[in-house]
Amino acid sequence: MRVRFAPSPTGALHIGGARTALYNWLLARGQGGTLVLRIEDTDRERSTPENVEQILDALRWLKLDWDEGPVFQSQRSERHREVLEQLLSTEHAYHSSATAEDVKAYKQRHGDDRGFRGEREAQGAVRLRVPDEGESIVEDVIRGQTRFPNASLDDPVIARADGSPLYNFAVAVDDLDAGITHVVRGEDHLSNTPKQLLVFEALGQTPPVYAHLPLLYGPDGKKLSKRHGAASVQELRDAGYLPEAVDNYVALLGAGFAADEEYFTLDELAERFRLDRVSKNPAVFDERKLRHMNGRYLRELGIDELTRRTEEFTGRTGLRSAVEISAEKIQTLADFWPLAGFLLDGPVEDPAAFERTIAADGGVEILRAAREALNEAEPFTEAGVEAALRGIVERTGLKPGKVFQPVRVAISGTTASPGIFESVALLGRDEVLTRIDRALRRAGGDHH
RNA sequence: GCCGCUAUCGUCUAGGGGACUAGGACGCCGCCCUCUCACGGCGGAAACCCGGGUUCGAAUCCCGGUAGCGGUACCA
Repeated sequence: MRVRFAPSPTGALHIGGARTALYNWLLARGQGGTLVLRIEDTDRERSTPENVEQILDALRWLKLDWDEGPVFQSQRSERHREVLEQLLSTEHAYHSSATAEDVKAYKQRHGDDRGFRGEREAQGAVRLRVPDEGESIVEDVIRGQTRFPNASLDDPVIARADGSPLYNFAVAVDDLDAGITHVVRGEDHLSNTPKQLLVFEALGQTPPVYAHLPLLYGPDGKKLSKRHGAASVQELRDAGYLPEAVDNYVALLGAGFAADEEYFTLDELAERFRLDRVSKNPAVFDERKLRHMNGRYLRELGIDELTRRTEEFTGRTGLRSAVEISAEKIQTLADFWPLAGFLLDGPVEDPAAFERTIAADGGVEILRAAREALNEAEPFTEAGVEAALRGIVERTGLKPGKVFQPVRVAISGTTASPGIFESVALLGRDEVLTRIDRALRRAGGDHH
């Protein structure tokens, strides 16, 4: 089995493209086959070396490796020219200068459902001669037989007047030469498959097995794009998602696994993946479910690994303790800093939080009491801090939250943080007292 | 226009003629846990596009309609 994947080399690896890549990978790995990468690089504007490298980088981040390639179409022009000549000489193809207008006029005369058939000319673009009778049948693993009447198919242009080959021709030749047995790609290619089939037929060769994946949409049912937030693998990565979670979530979008289990490693996915089980209907990419999954993956990493990745993501070091007390409160790597950054860089600015807690009734008194208790807390550990602060709760009879929130705001600047005892203990006595004093000064009228 | 694909809770899905009072997950709502935010636990609301057939019996098979999507380039 030789599986071929051809990402569109536009720089960003679209999430739909990532799923296609993943399914190709799962198919090849699950069956012990070979995964071949093909790059369509004829569009110099989009397929720059930098863009191609970005795609490869995104694939590597997803842990999707390949066995052969990338094979670039542009490196094969010699071969394409050769096959073109063969088709021309066997009259499976012909030169034609017919334009789009000519095609339209032809349909006007023969009916909308009649495909264009051109006249053989001395020069012009090269068109493939499509039989007038019969049908081209795509044996699709996912959809079953899909029949396209040949009569309604235009003779497709397979090479420009300058001899350069077009996609539907080049890809067929490349797949043939590479001995590709399985082509798994997006459904947007389904209607073009008959053209590729016809090339194989004209060459007297057997086409590969095709499987067309349903497309991926955004929450509004439209094609997934930047408007929907993250639309590419690179954007997911920047948003703090883990490759494990992205692989797992994306695989679920149409893989047709039993629904009682949802968490799988790449190897488990490869083991279970069945091409003929893949869903036929398009799926909507739901980032909320990805977030949920990501949170679980994050916590399964363990503190050491989570720390490593968080430090890599934030570009900071010395995060272990902060990560430890934040782990169960974040869903993405990007959630970490807003929640726990105050532990390293000081309180954040959130005037509303200050007003509601410290500046509010009794806030200053509570902070003074907390300062006193923490000044004497011994030892200054999580347990020691808890005992000290709970002592205030008991003495005053106030609700725990009423006592803890002012302290939280004093040390973090805002109302959401890791556990208060853990945070206070981690900061250390000196730093906590300093921050409380600063908050008291700001509340005004304090003499410390 | 023409050719083609698709159609189960808001979303991802299970289901492949009786096991369906249609199951799970995310999200949502309520309760519990609780120092905030979360995590976790328990419970709840929530779907077979419409119409015909076939059959003793249809979410499941067939046909039609409708809707969505894709293709229809000297793009990929």
